Parts: sequence; C-alpha cells; structure tokens
Amino acid sequence: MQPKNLQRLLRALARQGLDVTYSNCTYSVRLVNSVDAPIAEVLLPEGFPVEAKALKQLANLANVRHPVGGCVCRACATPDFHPGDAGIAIGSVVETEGQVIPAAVGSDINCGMRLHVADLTIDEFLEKRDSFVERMKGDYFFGTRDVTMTARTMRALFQYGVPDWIDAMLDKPTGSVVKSDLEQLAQESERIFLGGSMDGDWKLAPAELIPDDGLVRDGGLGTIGSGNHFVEVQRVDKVENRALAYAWGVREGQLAFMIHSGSRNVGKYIGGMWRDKAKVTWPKNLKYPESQIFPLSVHSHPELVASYLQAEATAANYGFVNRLLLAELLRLRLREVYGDIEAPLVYDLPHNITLPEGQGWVTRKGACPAHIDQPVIIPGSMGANSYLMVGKGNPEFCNSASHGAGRVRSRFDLSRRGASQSEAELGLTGVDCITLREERRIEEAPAAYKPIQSVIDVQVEAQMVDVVARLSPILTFKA
DNA sequence: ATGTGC
Repeated sequence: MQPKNLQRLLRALARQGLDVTYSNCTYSVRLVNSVDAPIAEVLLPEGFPVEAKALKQLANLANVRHPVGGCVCRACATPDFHPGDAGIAIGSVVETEGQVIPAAVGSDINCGMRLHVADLTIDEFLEKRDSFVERMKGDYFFGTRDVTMTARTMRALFQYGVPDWIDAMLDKPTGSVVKSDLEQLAQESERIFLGGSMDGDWKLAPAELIPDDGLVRDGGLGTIGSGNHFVEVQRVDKVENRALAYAWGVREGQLAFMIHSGSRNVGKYIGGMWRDKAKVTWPKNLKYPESQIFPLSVHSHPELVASYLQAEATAANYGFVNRLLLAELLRLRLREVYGDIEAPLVYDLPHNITLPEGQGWVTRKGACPAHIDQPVIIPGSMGANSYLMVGKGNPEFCNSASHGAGRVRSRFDLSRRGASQSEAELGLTGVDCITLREERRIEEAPAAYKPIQSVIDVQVEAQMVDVVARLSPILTFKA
C-alpha cells in the first residue's frame, strides 16, 4: 500500500477510536482510550483492505478484563481475519490468564479440518465418479446414513471423545459404522489433535441427546453443516517437504479427501448457553462493557470456569466424532465403489477451541494451532487449492495460523448481488460442487474469498508455518 | 456458525 494512502487509513481508523500502526504486513491495534490493554497484532497480505469493524472487534477482545480478576496477555489475528457477527472477529486468537471468554470461541465449537489420502489415481476415481457421488449424496444430503448408538455410547462420546466412543462401540455395536474397522479407528486416533479426546462432563451436554436408556436419536452426527463447511475430494498436487510428507504418508498424485465441519447443534447450544452464563457473572453494581464480551473469572467463579471448559469439551468431543463419521461414511463408499483400498487419516485438528497453554488458556476462533512441527491444515475456498502445512511455533502470533483464505464479501452481499453475476465473475467456472442448494454455491463462491496463495505466502514469510503439500480440488460436497 | 436471514 502507498504510504500516503496508509497514513490516511490510519487517521481514519483513529477517528473510529482505534490506535493502529503498520509495519511489515502487520497492523498493531488497540482502542485509543485503553492504553493498559495489550496491543493486538494482525498479519494481512499486502494490498488487502483492512476492515475497521474487524480491527475494532479484535481490540475489544484484547480489552476484555473481568473486574474481579483475570486478564488478556496477548491477542492477535491471522491473515484470513474478517468481522464476525457475534462481536468476535473470525481469525482471532486470545491468550488469557485468570479468565476464560466463552464468546471468544462462540457457537461453532471444534470446527476443524480432517485430511485423508488414498492410493487411487484421479483417472480411476473419475471413471466411477457418478456412482460414488450418488452414494455420498444419500449419506450427506438425504439422511440414509445410519450412525445410531446407545445412550451409554453417547455419554462416553461426550465425556472423553473418540477413544471412549470407540470402546463403547466395541462393547455394544450399533449402526452401519460397525462395518468399519473400529480397531483401526482406535489406532488412528493418535493422528487426531489431543487424541480426539478432551476432558468433558456428559451431564453438561444437551440433555435431549442423552436418553436414560435405549438408542440415541441424533440428527447431527455424520452431517456436514452449512456455511463454509464442506467435504472435498482432492489430488495431492505438489509435495514441497518430502521428508514430512513421507512421514505423514502423503505422496504426489494420490487422491485425498478433506473435511471441514464441527460440532453442529451441540456447539451452538453450549456456546450460546455459556455466553449468557458469563454475562450473569458480571458484578451487579458495574455497568456492562461496551463490547458486550463477558469473561468468566477464576477469581470469582472458579467452579463455572471448570464447568464451562468441561461443557466446551463435550461439544469438542462431538465435533471430533462428527468429522470421524463423515470420513468413515466416505471411506465405506470408497470401498464399495473402488474396491478394498486404504484411505488412512493424515491428521484432524480444530480451529475453534479453548486450550490450556502456558500459564492460562489460548482461545482460537477461526485460527489453527500451529505449534512447532505439528500438522496444520488450511483449506482454500471452493475451487481453490488447499494446503497441508507444518507449524513453526511463532509466539508473536500465539502459535497459530489461518483457518482458510478469509471472506472479503459477506454472505448477505453474495446472496443479494451474487445471483446476478456470471459463473466467471463468481469464479465458479470449472468448479464441481455437489449440492442441493444453488444459493450455497453463490454464497461460498471463490469471489467471496481472498486468494489463498497470498494468505499462505504471508504466513510462510512471517515464519508461522511451512508448506508440506499443496492439494487441488476435484469435487466438493456442500450441504 | 445455525434446518438462518436481509
């Protein structure tokens, strides 16, 4: 950006109550009237406009402090940063001590990414594409999937996630998923972030999903969800780090599939409930903070902090199992159509979660953990490349990376004006999107997002991550 | 993000 324009922009931001400086693709921001709050940093690819609303939301987040005790030690945002409609920007990371901020995770708890590879060439895949797609449409769109389980299995899922869910399934097998190899699933759980297991309390999960006995009727598990969620078949296009790709079982030319989904209605329920519970802990004699972001303080409500973390964990566990089941359905159909091929898990990790890190907690909303030597999965928008990366553990950006390319046009804007734009203008030419809803293709069209390459490049330059492999899209399921 | 809203 031209220095003259930049100066004008920074002055305009100052008039909106934001103290912003710029250096080396990084905006440093805080509220003008809050010099004691930590300065939050935002890395953005050069040439992209910075959104005042998102900067204001980030500065608000950095400013959250429970009057009884607790603080934000650090806040930052990743280059896919954009405003969120619940007062927290997507792409925000916040480190706290003595307090947790339920709203900073929001309702999409344990939204995350899962990647598998398969030894099948693209030509072999495309030969029977239509038959494969029809089966997947049945599973993902028409509810022909069958992932029933006993009430006891559901309690195990909420309490400790993937490993205990597998144990309970082995004990009392139910539903079509028993056709898959549960022992293999148990071995694979070491390739899931935290083993796919967080310390939950099933009593804090939505009660209607846990009957006293009998089978659970749950419409959420094994469903993609809407918005930017997807299941995509891809090709391993280019390996950039041969040693790591080999260690992770990834080779050029392989078929891959990538899953972007979360905890569905469970996270929505838990997130909404605890955002409200946090508000109630604000001291009665003090006026609410202007940001309307409420923390839970360890100093005043230690039992609520512990319960919130356990409640969040039930939703996180549900999210891990949901992605596992989405992958398992795909793997079952892959075997039906293409024969008995392996499709091993590469990695599964969340980008919407609170984790104990350092002296307190790190809460990421639309930001991927990128600790040193750990796998990172960054999806591009529909029709664009996705990336398997490795974390570099950069403390300046809270050991984090982006969770995608980042919106530049709102869903509303696309649904209102997108319909009148051509396929080419929306960047949809050549995109194979399987969906029952035409508006989904438009709302999530490539034109709604930044180009992924510049978002990847700026993070590599900032030493947050390195590229391991580039993946190109073959076809995308969007519900 | 959400069997949604503008």
